[in-house]
Amino acid sequence: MSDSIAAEPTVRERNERRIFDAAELVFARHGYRGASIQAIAAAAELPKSNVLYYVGSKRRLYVALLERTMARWNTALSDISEDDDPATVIETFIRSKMALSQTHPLSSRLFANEILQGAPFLQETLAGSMREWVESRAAIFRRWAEQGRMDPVDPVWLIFLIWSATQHYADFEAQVLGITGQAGLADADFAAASDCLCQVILKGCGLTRG
Amino acid sequence: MSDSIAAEPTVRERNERRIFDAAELVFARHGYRGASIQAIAAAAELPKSNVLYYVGSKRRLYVALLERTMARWNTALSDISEDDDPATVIETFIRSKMALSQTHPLSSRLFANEILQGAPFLQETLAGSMREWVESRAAIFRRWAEQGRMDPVDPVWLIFLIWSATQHYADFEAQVLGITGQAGLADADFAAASDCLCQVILKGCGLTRG
DNA sequence: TAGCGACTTGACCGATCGGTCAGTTTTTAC
DNA sequence: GTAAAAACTGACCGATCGGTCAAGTCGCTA
Repeated sequence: MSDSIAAEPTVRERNERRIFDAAELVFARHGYRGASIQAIAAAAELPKSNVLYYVGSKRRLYVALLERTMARWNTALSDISEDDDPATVIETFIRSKMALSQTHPLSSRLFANEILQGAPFLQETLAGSMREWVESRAAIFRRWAEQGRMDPVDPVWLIFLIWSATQHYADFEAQVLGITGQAGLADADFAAASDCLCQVILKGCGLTRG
Repeated sequence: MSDSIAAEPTVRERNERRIFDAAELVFARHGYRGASIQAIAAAAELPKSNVLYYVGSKRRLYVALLERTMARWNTALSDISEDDDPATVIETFIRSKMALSQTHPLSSRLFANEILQGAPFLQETLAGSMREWVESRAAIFRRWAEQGRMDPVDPVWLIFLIWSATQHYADFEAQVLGITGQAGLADADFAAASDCLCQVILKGCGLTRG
């Protein structure tokens, strides 16, 4: 580890990553209270004491995980401008959110669990940066509607519609699998679901592709 | 209790109801593992031993609650026929599902928690009666599309879209409140959200209100 | 009044919870 | 080579977990 200017991961980085991934698995399934450090340690294949040595406490681990999730989502969601094409923006929004459900389902379920508990750790985030994010998008949607470039659809509820419909395939995967009789969701399933969502929502907003 | 042909609730009925309602509150928030009998007993204002006297075990209480929820949903969802008007059927579907989110949000969150955990107790229900319910609806939707009475939209994913969008206002209430800056969702909010959903989804399926 | 069944509850059980700590091993720096 | 720093872990702590049990209380009928 001499040439560690910016090279291979250190011991700490490697173990923290293992713990984070294991914790995301357990927290996403059982929620904050239902998850135990022992279960996380078992999933990470480390002694419980070692987990606590790295993360300090259950609370700190949970908060760090939430922050990692919010950071991931922030970087994945592109910015938009009033000059953009509404259909392109909304389609990109749907497809990138659906891609997050496919690539990071555990993050989505972790977030869902936090909200179900009443968002005890994310309340200020919701009322702060997340609210600003929604408001800035909503303002643009509203202007598009005023200019006749799309139907007058309440922009906030439209965003909720897109959020819920795309997160459904991560959060309610067990339900989707049980009802469709599949063992897992393939790339083709996500692509078809995305196509269907784009078809209905774009047309429902008075938009046509391209 | 002499004239108990069908009269006032017995002691058992009264206490079981208190326990069920308290348990739904705790399970909906913290999930199966995260909920404790002690917390349920506190919410029901009964000693822990008394709760266990009535319900037997945590597992039995949880299963009974899930069954109560599924029964409620079954009775609330109306049946449909191929001869019905597509727009009316889908609008009724959206509005009745949204009404459930408004009147029974805890049931919705309880179900959401169960699915997030991988549906350990509801797997056979999902692959059984729920799958049949979806398939029968989907078949009618498909025939409507073949007859040109609505756009060819994948019916299963359309049902998922309606489910997720309506349940969002129960399951993610904390997020909705944080972003809209409100303290609670009023009747007007549910009405406006329902209108918005009907507007987008009906038009998105090539339907106009009759 | 005696007895019976339904109801109530505090005390208690072993297991597990989140977390601490002392002590050891391993790695790093000089 | 040696000492300091980092990594690691088993033993242990008080609290809480789901659940049991015996000793009640209470209203009813015989």
